[in-house]
Amino acid sequence: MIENVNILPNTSTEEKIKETARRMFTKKGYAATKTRDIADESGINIALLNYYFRSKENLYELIMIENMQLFIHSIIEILNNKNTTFREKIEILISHYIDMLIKNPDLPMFVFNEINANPQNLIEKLGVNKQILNTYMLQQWQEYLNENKIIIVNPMHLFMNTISLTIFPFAASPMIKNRTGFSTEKFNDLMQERKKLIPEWIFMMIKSQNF
Amino acid sequence: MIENVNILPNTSTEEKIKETARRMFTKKGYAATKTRDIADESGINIALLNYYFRSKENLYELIMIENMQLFIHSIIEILNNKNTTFREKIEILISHYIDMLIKNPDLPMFVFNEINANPQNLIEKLGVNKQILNTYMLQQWQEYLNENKIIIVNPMHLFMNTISLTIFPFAASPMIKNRTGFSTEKFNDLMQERKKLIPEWIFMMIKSQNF
DNA sequence: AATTGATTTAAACAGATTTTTAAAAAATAT
DNA sequence: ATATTTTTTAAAAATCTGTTTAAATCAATT
Repeated sequence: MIENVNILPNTSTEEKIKETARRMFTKKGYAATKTRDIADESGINIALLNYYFRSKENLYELIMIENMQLFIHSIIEILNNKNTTFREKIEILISHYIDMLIKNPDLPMFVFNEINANPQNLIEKLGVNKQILNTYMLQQWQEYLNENKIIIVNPMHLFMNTISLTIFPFAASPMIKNRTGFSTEKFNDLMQERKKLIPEWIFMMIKSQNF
Repeated sequence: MIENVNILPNTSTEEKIKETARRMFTKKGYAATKTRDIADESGINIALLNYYFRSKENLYELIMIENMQLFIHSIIEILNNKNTTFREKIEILISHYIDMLIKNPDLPMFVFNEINANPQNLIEKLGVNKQILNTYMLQQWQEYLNENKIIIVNPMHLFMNTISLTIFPFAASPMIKNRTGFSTEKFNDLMQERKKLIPEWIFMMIKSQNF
């Protein structure tokens, strides 16, 4: 009986707790989320949280790792795809992130809070750190620069700009919505528009060579 | 005697507690900051926190409001200055924010966490909400568009881009430092460079009319 | 129907955390 | 110097929070 409990994803108590915990931890962080609140929101007895997950910390780590993996999921494959150009990769990456963030708008704040709290501890344990440095995309980047006779003094700005333009609006969405009165739908439409716009802006920057 | 307690800023017990609280609340948030830790770090008895500030929540609200005001401080004056052009205002705003964020690098995460937690509650109480909509800068913006025959379909993107490019790198700084090995000094140099770069990028975007 | 094991519950526990109290110490005023 | 007020302290009280316990319920198996 114990064997097949986790074979199919069910709407079991265990799953209910985990989903509520994911929502609350992601939204409010570890310290502000109380085990009693998770239990209340899932409609289960407090003891069941410890019965299924042993401890609050255990449950949090589970969610945390899943959130982190969601955040960096499938980047490596995109970066190493031999069938897409440099520009296409940028476009695909941005589009991929915008889709993911529309589905998980609280993820940016969670991830950056977590990185802030754990300077490098767990980021390195996720094992993506050094993989990124040797991707096919980096090769294409060099080729792109050579072909177009572009000299970039500090590519760090480009990297920052890309993630800033893509991710930051989601972190700031409560402020933006509050200031403009936009609904979530209208905000998401705006983000959809950015799939096209951000790559155009980024390549404008590259060509301007302002670094 | 009660009267002049707050007249001159002293290194009194009250001030010590407040400064430690500011640092810890800003870095770790309300729930993760324990009154004992504040007391220990300030080298004072725990009871003194309640003696001077009545409660943890009270103390937090004090810090929170000051942080929020720091974040939006002097914007209005910049926006309404009749002696600067539209472009100069953008440059001054960005330069102002970068200077402020180099001094207070934890502010972005604090502010956005707070806005996330309190959807609109206190943001409106700060009283800056509607002032911004009727600034001299907005007039200049319209004139700028007319003079240069520019039609911007969605100026929201421009607003988002400006704050994204300026503020986001600070929120992401632990990640950036971890991934690049940059020291705080090197990171700050990068931010200083952006004072010139961001306005150039923004005006490139405006002129491209890609909206 | 009885047995077994898994799940759930209410209650209590233990430790952490915030707040209060009452007395001592220090500073200030008379 | 004495009295008064302010500040500080140690201890306790009150509350909150994560975890455990032991019994009850449920589901499946024999």
